[in-house]
Amino acid sequence: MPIDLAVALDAVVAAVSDDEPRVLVRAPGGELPADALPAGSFDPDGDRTLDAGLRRWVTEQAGLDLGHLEQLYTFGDRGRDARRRVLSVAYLAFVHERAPHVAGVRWHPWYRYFPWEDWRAGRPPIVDETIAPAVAAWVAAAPDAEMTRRRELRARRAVGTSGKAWNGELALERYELFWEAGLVAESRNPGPVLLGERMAFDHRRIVATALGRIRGALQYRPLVFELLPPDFTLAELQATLEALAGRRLHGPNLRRLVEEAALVEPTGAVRRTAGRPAKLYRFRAAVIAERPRAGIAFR
Amino acid sequence: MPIDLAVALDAVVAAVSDDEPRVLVRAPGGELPADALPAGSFDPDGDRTLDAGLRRWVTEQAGLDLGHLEQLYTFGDRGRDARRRVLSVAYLAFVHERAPHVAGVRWHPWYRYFPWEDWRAGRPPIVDETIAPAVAAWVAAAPDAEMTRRRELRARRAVGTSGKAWNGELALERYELFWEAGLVAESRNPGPVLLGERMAFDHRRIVATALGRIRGALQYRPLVFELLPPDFTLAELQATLEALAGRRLHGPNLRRLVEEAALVEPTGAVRRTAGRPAKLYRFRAAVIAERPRAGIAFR
DNA sequence: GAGGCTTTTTCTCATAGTCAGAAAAAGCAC
DNA sequence: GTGCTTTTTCTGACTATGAGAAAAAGCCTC
Repeated sequence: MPIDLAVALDAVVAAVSDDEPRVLVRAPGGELPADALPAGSFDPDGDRTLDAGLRRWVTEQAGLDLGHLEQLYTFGDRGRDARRRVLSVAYLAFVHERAPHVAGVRWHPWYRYFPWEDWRAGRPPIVDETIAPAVAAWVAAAPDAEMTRRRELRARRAVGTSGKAWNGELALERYELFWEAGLVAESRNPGPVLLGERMAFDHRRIVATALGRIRGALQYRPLVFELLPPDFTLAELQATLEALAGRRLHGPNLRRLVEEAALVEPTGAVRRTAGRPAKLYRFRAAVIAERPRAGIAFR
Repeated sequence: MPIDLAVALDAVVAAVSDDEPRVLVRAPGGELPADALPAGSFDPDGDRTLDAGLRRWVTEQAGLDLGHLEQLYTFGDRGRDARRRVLSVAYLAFVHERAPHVAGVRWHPWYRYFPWEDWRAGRPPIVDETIAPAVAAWVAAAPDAEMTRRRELRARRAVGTSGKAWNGELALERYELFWEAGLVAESRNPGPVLLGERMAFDHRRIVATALGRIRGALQYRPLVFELLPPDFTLAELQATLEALAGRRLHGPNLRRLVEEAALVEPTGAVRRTAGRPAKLYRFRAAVIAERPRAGIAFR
């Protein structure tokens, strides 16, 4: 029974370089749409699994062999693609280091898409200057009392109307709220105030899903190590975690956490720095078998 | 571009009654395959979203209106269905109370499918009597040293070769290991020892995915309350959590946890029991807005 | 209505884990 | 050697967790 429906595989490929998380996007100029994720259609005859199909497309479009890969979500709402009904199975992949540049794709810092998600230098000005009033206006514009109440609850949860209650894992909820409020270029009826850089289709929503998922998963799975080189210093580990979490962590406590959890082991070598030389560590892969919840439960 | 691929929507609908978690499955006798999840194909013309399509099918096949619904995973491996290539987007749904019986479906206790997952009455005998030797044989049967090492690690993680290291959230890893080891009827080459009741297609794998997901999510999301009636005693809450987690919890500590987290509030009423009457509580929905991680982090 | 039974509820306490800051250590540059 | 930078170790207050004991509040029987 042939059906008029396309099944696509979309890839969010993440890396951290220069303390900046980056995502692989297609560059302008090619035949395929720019500011879009690497993607292609699922081939039911050729691809034995969904994973395999995705790897094939990423290799083809970005010349990259992916390491760790996990399914993110399947998107199927009507209106995702103006041309026809598309079901997209999105995957999240990590690559160890910044891969060499390949024509047609580029590594784009993902906080360009989500400037409100990076709190490493303190509360981003955009939150108070732009987001807070715009969200308040959206709440106020609710058609009835029930809707006002629902919008208020969502706003409080997503952007923490009350002070410091900002939770990094809610990246998707925030993006979806902004989308509904007409605060992003991809909105159905975008307003005059537009936050962050836009992407093609609903790909920014997919990346927001990935961001929230990563931040949650860091707590209980050793994901960071997929993004670090085999040998690293604890300061590098900290910087990478901070880049992903979008906020500062306390070095001494992080050190205690990873050492007591036996997530890493010293290689014996050191690396020179501008100050005291740093010991090099490697990930202890055995923890995956030892303890099912082997993450870095920073708070 | 029509493609020769079916897109199905599969529902894992869960409820807890008589302290037993149950899943909705199709009964024998109808036109559709028995021991299968409620499912149907996605209609790209009619269904505005994937959720909507799934709700439509569940209403049609089980006469149920679903409450809370979340996407579980998308399955697409070749060989899932002998007839043709099927992509299944699986959803997880909870219903408040055991709904009335409807022809064509039944509520089946899910530990019939996974007898090794219920540790409420202590370590299930099947673990030591059947699973341990069978898994050891599977490890020993590895073709080379590298494979032996990998199987050992997986076995240690999934079924805890060393004593008490059994983790409820790894239900999927366990089922997949058993599948590969030929220990379930659905295996490609099933052996003489078969664990639990079988289901149609790969639906037992889907339910195992749901079980693992639920157990993980309980820790940081207020999911249990979707399965409880609006008013409940803390003993009922405990029994429901125990049914899902598959193990006993410590009552006084659980009480402290939910009260200090302000997850519940007393209704003022009490219910008589065989002993001291129990206060009735209701879920405080406001916590969802207040605290992004509002689960019951029992350990 | 006293005593015993059952179940809920409160209390206690030792132990472990977390948060934040101070201070020490180890190199480099001058 | 002195000052600077960065890593690393240490400290102490505070909070959370795990496990058990004990109290409370009803019912039932006699």
